[in-house]
Amino acid sequence: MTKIATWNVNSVKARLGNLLSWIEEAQPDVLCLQEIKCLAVDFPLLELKSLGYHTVAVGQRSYNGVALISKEPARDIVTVLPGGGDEEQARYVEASFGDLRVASIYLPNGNPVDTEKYPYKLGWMDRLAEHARTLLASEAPVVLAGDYNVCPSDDDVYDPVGWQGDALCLPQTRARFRKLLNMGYTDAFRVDHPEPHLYTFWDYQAGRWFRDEGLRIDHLLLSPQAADRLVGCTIDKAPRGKERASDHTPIWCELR
DNA sequence: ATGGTAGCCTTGCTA
Repeated sequence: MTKIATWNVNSVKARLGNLLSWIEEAQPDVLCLQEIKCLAVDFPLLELKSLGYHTVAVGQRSYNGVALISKEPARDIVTVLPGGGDEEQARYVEASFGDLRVASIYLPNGNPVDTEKYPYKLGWMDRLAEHARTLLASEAPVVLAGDYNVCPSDDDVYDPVGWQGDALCLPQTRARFRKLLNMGYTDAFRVDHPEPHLYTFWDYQAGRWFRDEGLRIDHLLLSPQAADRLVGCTIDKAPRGKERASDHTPIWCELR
């Protein structure tokens, strides 16, 4: 069994204790991180190595940053989403583990929608779709995991009306996410969890965690060859309730 | 009641 997890940690430095204790307990084979918020050279490689894990980090100062943490060393590493020219934002890393191809994705938030941030998000999603199609053609099992900053439907939002104009919920955003599904990827969580109001993110503000008012924006998309092997998909809410928690909580899938 | 919190270092910006 192979356990692939994803977690937006909102600063690996601030979250190091929580991260290490979660890894020790959950024992993922591959963990995709987002918002490490540091340069790759400042990533705590030794601490992870002491738990038996290899790391590939793609970082930048202060913002964004992604990583792949794994029991097996990563092979054939790609550190940028193709098609972005001189992209400076650290939002993508992809590598192979055994026969599996795994990507850690930090998709742009896109707010405020009346600025250049929203077209940047949509353009990034178009690049992702194009690359996802290339990966499909390889016929390898592929897991595209990360913080998509997309609520796929109103069932994934605590207040759909209040959020309808937000970059995470707009029809153009959802259409681009749906395009990934329509080309053949499976939203791993929805295979066995059709019920509404299950979340991976709760804002720090306004008591959102306490009131269970969240969003489902962290996703594992599986190519057909990966979906064939899906055993289950789980949101682990426990880390969100800890001291010094990230505003996101881990979600993982298990493949046979 | 248009707020609130967290993290970075750019004490404003991002989320």
